[in-house]
Amino acid sequence: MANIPSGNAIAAVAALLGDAARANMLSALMGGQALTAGELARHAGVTAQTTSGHLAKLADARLIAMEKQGRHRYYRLFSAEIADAIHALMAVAAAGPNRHRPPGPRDQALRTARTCYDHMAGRLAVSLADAFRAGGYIALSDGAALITDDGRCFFCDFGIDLDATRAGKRPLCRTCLDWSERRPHLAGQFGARLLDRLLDLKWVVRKPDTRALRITPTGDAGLVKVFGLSYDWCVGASPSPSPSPSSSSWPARRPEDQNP
Amino acid sequence: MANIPSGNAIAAVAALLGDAARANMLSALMGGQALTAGELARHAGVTAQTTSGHLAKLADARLIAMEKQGRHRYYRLFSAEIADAIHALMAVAAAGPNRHRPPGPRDQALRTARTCYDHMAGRLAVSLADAFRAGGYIALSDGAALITDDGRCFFCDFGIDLDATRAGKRPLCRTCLDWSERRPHLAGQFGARLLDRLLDLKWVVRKPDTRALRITPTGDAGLVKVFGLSYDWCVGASPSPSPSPSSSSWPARRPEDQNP
DNA sequence: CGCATAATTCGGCCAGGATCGAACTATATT
DNA sequence: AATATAGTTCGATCCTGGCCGAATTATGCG
Repeated sequence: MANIPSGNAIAAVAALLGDAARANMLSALMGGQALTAGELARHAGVTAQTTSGHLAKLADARLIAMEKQGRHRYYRLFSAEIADAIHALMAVAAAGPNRHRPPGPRDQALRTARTCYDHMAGRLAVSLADAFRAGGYIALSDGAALITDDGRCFFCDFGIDLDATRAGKRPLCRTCLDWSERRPHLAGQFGARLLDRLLDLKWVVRKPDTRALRITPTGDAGLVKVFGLSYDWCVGASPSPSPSPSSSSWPARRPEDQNP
Repeated sequence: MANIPSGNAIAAVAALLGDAARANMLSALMGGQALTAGELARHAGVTAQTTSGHLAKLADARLIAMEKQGRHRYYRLFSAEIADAIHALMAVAAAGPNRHRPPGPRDQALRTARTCYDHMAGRLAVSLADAFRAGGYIALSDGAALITDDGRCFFCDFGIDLDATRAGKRPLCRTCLDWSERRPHLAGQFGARLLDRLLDLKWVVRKPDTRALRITPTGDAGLVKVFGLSYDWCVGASPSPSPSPSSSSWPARRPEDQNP
């Protein structure tokens, strides 16, 4: 009888995540962008009425936050803690008995670079973590991450003032082990600021309707020049220097991308 | 439609945690000890038949593992990832709108020192983290933790050989923000080894039927002498040097323990 | 061997909750 | 004002899944 209250509290939250429709909505929100009720309905595959009910419940429990804008209502995850919890559940699900199926071609873009709530994940993120470590800007050891004094200067020069971000109880820099790469990348406040900065610089841009990120030609050059990223991070991605059309979508896949 | 599979996978896991009976069982297992089906039934407040069904589901999904021993079946959490996920949900639940009620007197022992799956939590754990930091054995920065070279030597002398533990993908040392103290304590492989060592030395012992830990007189002395722990960590705990009866339970509470 | 205890399986009961159709409110567009 | 779109509320339906009673299978003890 000892832990009943804490167990019930867990159950209340988990039950909200335990419905397929709601889980898919939250999963979509893990991209970090606020989405409208309609978009979430499409993600979940249910009607608008049903979605409305779900969103009300999620908002009531403070799992998501809502902001009205015109006739749209934008929903986003309520906090980084929520994202953490969802992330932990994804890790459990991926390790479960019904193994995460091999990645379809659709997933290639996601594996290359994507957002994970407010920071980056995928090959790009892992390679950046490696590069920062090699450059002596961060100390990485078994899941722990510290930004060195050198790193503090370096990132400040790059446009990320970490001293300004220090406030608040959220970890400055922590690692995040992802389902695609099995190696850690950078999360926490630093991870969030880094993504912001790369988006500002337009080194990466969000692909519409996905969590995937596209690395722009500028970004490609910048990553190599400023961070010393070698090209091998983009194995399986699209390294082709083909004159990219300025339209928002790139070729869905290329033949040689097929292998796992 | 993009994230449907991952959403469904999350939902499957979360649905298992989303039942009060199962959540209470798992919550009980967060103490780190394996429990029998009967004990879990009592924790959950349901009959044995119902419990059996729940345990089968949890085992099927690899959230728990079972080991037969005579006519008992001992259940434990399947992995540290599961514990992480439950922990993350606890954090969300604690931050939720139905605020975590003020701690009853029962909780005082838990707040002082308890297990959190395989490591320690509560005031003791937070104070240890502080002491290690002050001693230069670990570097703590905003949720990240690194063991220094000094620390490696020190802990080796204390009986924790970290080089032997390095293998495996589990983080060596990470922090864990708990619901009671709002400050980080040490988890990961190091956290687990530390708890093991303190139990070996009998500096702390498990209190039966709870996640609470009791600090023995030996432990009290050792913590002060070896780790330089000051007495202020036990505010609200039972610092009384009363000749402790050798029986398993100590006085349930003392009047001055009442304040939050 | 007989008895008690631990745990499971089976079957039936019942409630909570997910879903959608239809009607309604609010905002934007023309 | 009329129309279209975003979103919500209400009511009815339906089904999954938790729960227990009863019976069954193991294991330990005298």
